[in-house]
Amino acid sequence: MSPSRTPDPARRNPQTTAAILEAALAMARESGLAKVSIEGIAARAGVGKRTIYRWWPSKGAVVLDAWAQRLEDRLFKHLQSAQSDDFEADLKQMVKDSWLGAIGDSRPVLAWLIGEAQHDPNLANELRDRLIGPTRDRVAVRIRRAQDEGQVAPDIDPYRAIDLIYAQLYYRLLVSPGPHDEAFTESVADLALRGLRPR
Amino acid sequence: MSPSRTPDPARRNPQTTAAILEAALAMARESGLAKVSIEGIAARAGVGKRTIYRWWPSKGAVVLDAWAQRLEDRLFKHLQSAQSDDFEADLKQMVKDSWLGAIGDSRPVLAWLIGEAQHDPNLANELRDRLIGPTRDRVAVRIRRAQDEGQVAPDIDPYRAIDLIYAQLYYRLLVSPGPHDEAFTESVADLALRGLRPR
Amino acid sequence: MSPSRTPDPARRNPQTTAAILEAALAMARESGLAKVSIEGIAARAGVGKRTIYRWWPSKGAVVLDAWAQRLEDRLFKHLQSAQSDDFEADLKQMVKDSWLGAIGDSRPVLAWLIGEAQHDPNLANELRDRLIGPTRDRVAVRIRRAQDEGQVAPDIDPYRAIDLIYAQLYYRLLVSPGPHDEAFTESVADLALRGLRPR
Amino acid sequence: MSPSRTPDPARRNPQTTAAILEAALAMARESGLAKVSIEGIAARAGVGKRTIYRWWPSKGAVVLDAWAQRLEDRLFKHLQSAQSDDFEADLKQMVKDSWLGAIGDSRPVLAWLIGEAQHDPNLANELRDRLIGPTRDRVAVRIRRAQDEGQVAPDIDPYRAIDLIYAQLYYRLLVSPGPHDEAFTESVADLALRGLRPR
DNA sequence: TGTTAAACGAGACGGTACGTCACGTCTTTAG
DNA sequence: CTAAAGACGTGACGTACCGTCTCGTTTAACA
Repeated sequence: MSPSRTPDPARRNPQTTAAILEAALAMARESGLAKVSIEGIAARAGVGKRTIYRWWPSKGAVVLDAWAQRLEDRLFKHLQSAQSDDFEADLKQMVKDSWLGAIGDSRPVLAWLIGEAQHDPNLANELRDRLIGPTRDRVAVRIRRAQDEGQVAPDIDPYRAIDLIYAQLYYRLLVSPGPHDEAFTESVADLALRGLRPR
Repeated sequence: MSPSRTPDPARRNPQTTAAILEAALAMARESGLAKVSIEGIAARAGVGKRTIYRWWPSKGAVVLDAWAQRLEDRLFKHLQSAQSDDFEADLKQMVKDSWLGAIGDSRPVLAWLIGEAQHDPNLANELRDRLIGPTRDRVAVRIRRAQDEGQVAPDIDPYRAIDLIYAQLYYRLLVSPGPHDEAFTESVADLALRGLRPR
Repeated sequence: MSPSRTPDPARRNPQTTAAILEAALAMARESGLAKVSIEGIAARAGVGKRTIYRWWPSKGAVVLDAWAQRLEDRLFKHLQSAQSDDFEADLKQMVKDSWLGAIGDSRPVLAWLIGEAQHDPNLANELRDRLIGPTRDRVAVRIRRAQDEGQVAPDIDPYRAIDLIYAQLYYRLLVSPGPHDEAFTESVADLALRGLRPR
Repeated sequence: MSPSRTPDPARRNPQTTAAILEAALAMARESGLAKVSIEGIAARAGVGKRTIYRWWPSKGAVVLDAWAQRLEDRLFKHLQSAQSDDFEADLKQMVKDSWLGAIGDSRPVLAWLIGEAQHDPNLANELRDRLIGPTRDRVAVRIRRAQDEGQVAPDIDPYRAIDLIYAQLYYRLLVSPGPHDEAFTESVADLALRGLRPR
């Protein structure tokens, strides 16, 4: 009977971890995400492949981990800082800050991760748990306040409202390309707000 | 100077083509899309790999070709059959017929293709040219009529209106999962219409 | 019943034939013999592959044909011109003229052809019929005369005598490398003559 | 700077090595040498192709390795066992034992390897280093002794004497076919000895 | 504080699929 | 009917990574 199959996080070498994440991000930036491979990361980080497989289930997970680590703080800070009494202004700021600010130039990373997630359910879950879900939850809080304050129709499910907003961003990212600039984020919020306001 | 490196479509063997497309679809259905490989398709179709590479640039292109061929007619017929005077009814029918009807059970194929397209710009273009673009164009025609008839606000770009509608579907498919049923397509149209109607 | 399986040599296009042979030789010289391919020859000669297969059984046969055509006259003329009364002088001249003169710089072609012949019995036969055999026969004539004139021991099979001589050349070409110069051909003849002279 | 691209022989798996060599020999025997392929060997040995490429540069090298391993001991033992005082007897025994005994039925393997070596300089070197050279060196020792004892003319380079002998064997193998039997090896030695004896 | 179990680097290994090459057969088109 | 052009089925090539599996060698927890 093997005493333990799962590795012991307490003994994990933080330098190794950092080297792996850094290598993953660097290679993604330099060679394009399609060329990221576990072998490449291991070689670049000066690390055995085994060590990567010990802590991550797939290369997508490594990239997600590396990318999310850099992103999370900024992303969630932005989302929480929009706390004025003007929902329209707050919404526009949240969309702009998260999509153009926090994510910004690394939209291709997000696109690639979602692409990978289409054939990797684990990665899909991880992605939702770490980024998509928390983002939605934070925005939902603000929407519910707006409903309380009468700025959004009370009969709308806040998460459906978020669908309406964020879907436009992801759709442009993944399906039907177009510029991702301030005019676009404004338009996204405007169009959504037309439908969300109480009649 | 070589006179021509590109193969001559006139000499293409239609039986071979059909066998390849059929094999690609069958394998996608049976083994799951992640297991589709050029080698597998070639073996199953009784065809040389070279023959596949001669006519398609990637396995995604083969699957797209196979799938689109079966889909196109039904999809576009559905979109054009919604021609009543009630825009809301037409919209709901178009969404339902295309998303639940024509695409239906093969939504995973679409998700996988879009996933692939995130690291294959060629495939992304092909996908837009064959499916996404034509669909949008057809819906745009109906929206413009609705604007003429006063059922949709005239200051809205029809393509942004389409974004608003279809984005919700793709978002649920690719990013934030949930059921794809009639209640959902109804809700998609309802929510979009709230914002599209003239004030 | 097919009226004829073998093509009719009378209808053979001499220009096409010449172009093929020339292309084969040119490619052998330029890219090295290992890179000669039927496809390459066809492309370079501006000829369909079918046409090559119609007239030659293998690429080795094409190269042999091309090379032998250029070689034959010179080779056999040299061998017949040694007709003095001094067998030693004649032998040395025959060896020198054939091995260094006629074959000369194209020894690698010969080596490659014999290499091919090790896995292509057809080519082996062709090679013997066109080059090896005729050469041996011509030298045998001169040896028999030397036996009649008492310059070679009468109990030696002329063809074994030829083995003794030519084997040294081919051995150095194929098995145990060394310079192919006049000193070598002299030494080959000297060493052989030691054993051939009457005791 | 990559510290080392060459694999570490210490980590080589001897079972795998043995399986590969055995498979190579077995396939050569069963299907004929022309049909030996790296893919075939890998499949038969239950081994990844990469593993073969890691340790051998070409299929010729694998076959040579497999064949030489089985051959070496017998071959060199035979050559060293001829140590009587009668050079003629020793020579005849060495030729017979090595050519008919040790090599024996696997002469086609040797022919094929030399054929391959004509377009593979690496293989040519390996072949010389492992088989041809050592054989020549061992025979040279005996010839030098014969010169000391006055049985061979002292002015003859021992290696040229070996040329004279072995060339006849290889010539018949590679160029001008004929039986390989005891009568032939006797004749080879006799003919060579005629020229080697002191006058 | 020395023992010992683990994490670690290195990379060999059995595999799968890649994309390319050349083979030899075949079909189509032009003269 | 020959020949050019080249599509086709076939099969091997050599490469890239995959994920698993030893190997020593640190290294840190605990005995």
